[in-house]
Amino acid sequence: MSTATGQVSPFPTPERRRRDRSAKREAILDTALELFLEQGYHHVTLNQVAERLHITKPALYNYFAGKTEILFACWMAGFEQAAEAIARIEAGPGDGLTRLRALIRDYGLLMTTPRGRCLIRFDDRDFTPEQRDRISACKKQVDAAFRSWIAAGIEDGSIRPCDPKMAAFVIGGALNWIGQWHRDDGPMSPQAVVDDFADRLTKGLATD
Amino acid sequence: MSTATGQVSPFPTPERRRRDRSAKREAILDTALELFLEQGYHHVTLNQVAERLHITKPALYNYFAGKTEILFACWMAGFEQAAEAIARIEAGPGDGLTRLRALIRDYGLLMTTPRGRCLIRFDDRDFTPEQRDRISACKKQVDAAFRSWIAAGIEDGSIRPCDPKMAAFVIGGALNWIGQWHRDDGPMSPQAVVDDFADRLTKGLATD
Amino acid sequence: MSTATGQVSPFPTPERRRRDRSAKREAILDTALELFLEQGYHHVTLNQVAERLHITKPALYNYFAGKTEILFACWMAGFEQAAEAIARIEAGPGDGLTRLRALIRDYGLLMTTPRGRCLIRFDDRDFTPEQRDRISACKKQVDAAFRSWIAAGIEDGSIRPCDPKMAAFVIGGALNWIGQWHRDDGPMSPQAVVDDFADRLTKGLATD
Amino acid sequence: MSTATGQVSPFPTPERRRRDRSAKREAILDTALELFLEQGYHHVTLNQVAERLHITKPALYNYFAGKTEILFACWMAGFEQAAEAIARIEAGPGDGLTRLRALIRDYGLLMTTPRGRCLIRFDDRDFTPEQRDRISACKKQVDAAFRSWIAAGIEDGSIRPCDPKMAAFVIGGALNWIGQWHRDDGPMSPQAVVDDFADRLTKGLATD
DNA sequence: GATGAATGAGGATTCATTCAT
DNA sequence: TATGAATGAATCCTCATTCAT
Repeated sequence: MSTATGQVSPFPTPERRRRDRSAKREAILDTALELFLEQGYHHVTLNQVAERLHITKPALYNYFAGKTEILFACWMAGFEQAAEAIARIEAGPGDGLTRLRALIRDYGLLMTTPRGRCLIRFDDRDFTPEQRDRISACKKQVDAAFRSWIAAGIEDGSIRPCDPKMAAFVIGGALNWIGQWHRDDGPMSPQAVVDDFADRLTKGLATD
Repeated sequence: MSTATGQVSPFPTPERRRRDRSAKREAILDTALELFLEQGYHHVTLNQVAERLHITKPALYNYFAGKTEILFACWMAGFEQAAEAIARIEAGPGDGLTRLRALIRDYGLLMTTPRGRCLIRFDDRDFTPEQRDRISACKKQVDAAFRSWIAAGIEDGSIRPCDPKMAAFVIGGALNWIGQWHRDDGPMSPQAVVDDFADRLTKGLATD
Repeated sequence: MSTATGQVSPFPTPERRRRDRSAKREAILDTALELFLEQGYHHVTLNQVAERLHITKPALYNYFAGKTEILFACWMAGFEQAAEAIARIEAGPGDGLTRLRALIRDYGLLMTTPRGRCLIRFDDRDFTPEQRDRISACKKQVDAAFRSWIAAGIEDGSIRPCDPKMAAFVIGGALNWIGQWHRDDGPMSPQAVVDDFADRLTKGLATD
Repeated sequence: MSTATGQVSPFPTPERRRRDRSAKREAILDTALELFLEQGYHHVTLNQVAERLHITKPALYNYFAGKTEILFACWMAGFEQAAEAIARIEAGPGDGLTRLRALIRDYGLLMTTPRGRCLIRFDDRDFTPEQRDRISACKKQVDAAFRSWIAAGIEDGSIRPCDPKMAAFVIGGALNWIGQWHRDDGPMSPQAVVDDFADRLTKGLATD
């Protein structure tokens, strides 16, 4: 990326072009996300997003097709993290209960981050029908992870027999709720919260 | 209100006037609430509300000062039901655990009704600062009920020692979540859901 | 108006009816006029007028056909006072200069009263075309009084030859302006102001 | 700004951009001003302003923050002319009487122009409190000019001793009134009017 | 004569989006 | 790629006015 003289070429290579572009997209996304969470989607104008980035409104359209595209991208950014956690746990070792606890911890932690909060703080009805469909499918994936590991735990004897669906609802509700009440400047660290929750939410489920 | 001939006088008494007015206010409120839950506050226009009531938009202003006033009234209507349940349980008999279970059932049931859903489906940032303050106080009341009965249960021995705050977060989260996933046309009746939840959410807490 | 027993009959005679009605009309007019001068015609709602009178908005329509009718009546109330002054001076003795000075004093005094202020503080374009026509005619009358007495003064030698029209413009402008700057709580009493003005405005005109 | 071939570049330089923008602002201002004087502020809609300019309503918001901003800008445009006249006379030679006469002429002429008329035809109560404050300060400047030159004239002997405040009221009233009665298509040219007024209004004041 | 309720018309303002440059 | 400018669509709200009672 540097010339023989050690200077950075002012002519960006196609490679760097792509990286720049991608970085800008990310910047827009994070800024928008921040504002959306702060003020609520409908109270945020694209002008605000642009201003905070020191660019102009139409420039945003070079990276996103419109306001809901940004919203959607925010949501997806959050989902990717959830999906990664699920994949990681899936790939790792452990019985049903172990995996469930791991997911509770990871998903709970996610809920204390901006990207994670998007998953439940955004209103479904602000998306286009197409986006809604995709989101719905993603949510099902997450739900399926919870349910399947509960079911697996019952199967492998680490979890007492119960209705996985209802159990998942309780756990999911408690975890999602974290995104509403947890404050970074609060008394409990995210890690402490999720450790507590992992215990508490599986206490009644574990066989031992 | 009826003449000797048994006919209702067409001249409304002041009493009836008040009742009529109140009934209309309620009708507006329920219609708005319905639409808000269906489409989301920002996607609902006052025209829609008026149309569904077969009146005109400005007529709404005879009953509410503006759009956010309606929103606020919806929220408060939901809160009143919660407050009533709390008062009823408070006035009734039972140890901490009994009361907690009763609240879980009542609050959970509320979450399956339109008015109850308002409590958690509306976005705080759509209210005026003054409204937000009042709502915040109301929310504290509900939270206090959960925490105080958990604490009372620990005191009276019906609940195992634990952190009432965290326990309340778990329970509150699970219950509020009901408002998001429960469908009236779903497989489980509201009563069945809350009975299950009352069990499930206190299983780990009960001393016996 | 009282019965033989000395009590006032609760059944108003037609005569008293008329007086009541007239009194109410006047009350509305004065209240409206007050508000119009305070806040400007377009910033005053009929609700405000009604409220200040402790009646309801539609009640106003029993006395006036609409908002502009009230405005018009206010203006006319002011004009009547001017017309009376003119008639009184016309009927009285004195040469042209004497009469001009008397008119300056009376018209100037009028400008320090609410009714008088209406004459120049209201915007012509807030009236209907018909009202505008009538007002225009009234204004001409006042203007004619000024001009004719100036002309009469030139004729009778009390005023030095000059263009009556231009002189009237100067005098009229100075007098109307009083309505804009004079405050009841200011340092000069209305009488002091108009005495000063009568002098000042005729100093250059008088022959002596 | 032009290419070697003498053609104007279609790519506006920043400089030209600024000029264009400024010119458009002026155009809006003049159009609005025209309409305000024609129909009165409250009877003019932004749509009318936009239509007369062959643009759309929201385009106006690129140049002015709102309707009252336009109103305010109109007033200020008028004031600037008055301020310039005052500064010019102040900078020039002459005793108090000479300067007073010059101001009468210039201010009187201003009153026969659209921009000048704004100074007295707009209603103070249509401005925001902040604007009102600024306008009030401006008006004081103009008033101060009249009074100070009258006082200066008394000092230097060109004007007979009198109360400068009252004299300024008379002169100001007469001049402002021009804006109400003078028509461009009337019998007297603006210049003729103000020459006459300068004479007439100082006749009683001059020492000789 | 007075009222509560309802209405119709209108107007300012906001904002996502587009386009020429 | 980025920008200034312009637009169209939409919405809340106000208010004079009317009408049944």
